[in-house]
Amino acid sequence: MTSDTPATGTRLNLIRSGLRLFGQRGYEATSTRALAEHAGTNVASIAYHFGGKAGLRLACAEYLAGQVGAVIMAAEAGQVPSDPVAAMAEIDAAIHSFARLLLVPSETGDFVPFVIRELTEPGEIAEMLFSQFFLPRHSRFCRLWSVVTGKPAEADDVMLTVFAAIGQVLYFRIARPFVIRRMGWQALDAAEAGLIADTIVANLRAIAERTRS
Amino acid sequence: MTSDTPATGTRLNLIRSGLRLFGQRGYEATSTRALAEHAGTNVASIAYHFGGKAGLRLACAEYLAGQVGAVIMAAEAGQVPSDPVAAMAEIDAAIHSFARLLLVPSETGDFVPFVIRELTEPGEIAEMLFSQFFLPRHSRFCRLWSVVTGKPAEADDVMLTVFAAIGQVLYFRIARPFVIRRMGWQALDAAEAGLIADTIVANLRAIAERTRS
DNA sequence: TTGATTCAATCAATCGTTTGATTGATAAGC
DNA sequence: GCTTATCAATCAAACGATTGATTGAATCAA
Repeated sequence: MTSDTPATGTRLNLIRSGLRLFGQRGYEATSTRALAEHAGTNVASIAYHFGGKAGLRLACAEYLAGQVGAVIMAAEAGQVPSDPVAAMAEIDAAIHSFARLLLVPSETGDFVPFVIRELTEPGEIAEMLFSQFFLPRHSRFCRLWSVVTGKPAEADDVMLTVFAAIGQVLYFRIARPFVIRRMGWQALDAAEAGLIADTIVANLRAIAERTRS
Repeated sequence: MTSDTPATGTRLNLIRSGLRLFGQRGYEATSTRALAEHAGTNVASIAYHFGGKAGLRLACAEYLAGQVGAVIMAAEAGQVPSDPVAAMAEIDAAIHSFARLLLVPSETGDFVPFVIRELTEPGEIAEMLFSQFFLPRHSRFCRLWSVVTGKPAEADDVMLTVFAAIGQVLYFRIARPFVIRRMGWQALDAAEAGLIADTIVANLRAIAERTRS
């Protein structure tokens, strides 16, 4: 079975175990035996299907890209609206769905911890994730923000502001346990994620209004 | 030599090696032999001085806290200004110095990668770093932002906005290589860090003005 | 029978840790 | 003044355990 055939059976189990365990413990701290046991198979299956531990790591990233990619592409397929209100509405919706995706547990299985870990250390996989997911969104956000503010999409402060806006959500994910405690929340579910997204969007609207005037 | 005596000689070399190697490769991926070789000593020294690899990790965090702590405390010793302009000026300066600290290499030795790694995975050390460094800053920022906007410092959207503001800088650190490429920069030095801080501060000012009015 | 897949068993290598000897400096005994 | 005892510190060497990878037989469906 080559790497582009759909993952089924043992192969799929190993990928799912990889996403979970690599995400929870980190790549180095996860042993092939732990992976095999979690997947309910033998250690040798990892070498058989993926060539080794590193191959499984890459397969996890490819699987993730395949699963998430379609959804993202669909959401961003349309033309960038030329109406500032519509553009801001798309930003609003995107921030909210992004916040739910990152902040609410079990909304997306085990994807997020795996992605966070890979993003925080440079490597082949971080490269792929960024160029495939983050940069396209960044590009579209810049064009949306350009419509909202009237500034050119390639302006430095536009690109940096969009970076910052995306980054805020990612940061709330990293600081999750501390945000929960500081805010006095019991958990961080859809309601709290919505509150965070509301704040970010409200601030973005304030920046936009101030920029336009 | 107990854990509260100042680190000198081999002990200090090991801590510095720990900060660098743990930060570069991660805790799990760093072997005791690599640590000893980098410190120019024997593997047994780790167990002798710190009880083991985990002890060295903790000693690195304590050393870091001791070094950075004094500087931070000094910078935040004064009363929170009651004048909105002065409060905003302190936020401005803090964002700029925080951005330089995190984004410009060799500004603080090997502290930052170590901290980033520890923060992104829950544990005893992340707990200490957050409660000792991030929460105090967050608390002061909330009071400053309260003065600037006129809102109570304990309001949800104040605390969340401050979280987001601090988080933006941290995010630029994580996304550093990709920001550099996307922005078409050759490097990320003091000038670029200043540009990033300028954008963040400008947006904060916009939010503040819009909130006040 | 054939080819794909999984298995228990084993490989050499590396892991963190421990051991016992050795070093050099300091202080006491005579 | 010379020896001896004591101490923290460092060393090479080895410990058992675990690592990722490999082997060859067993299993299963076609």
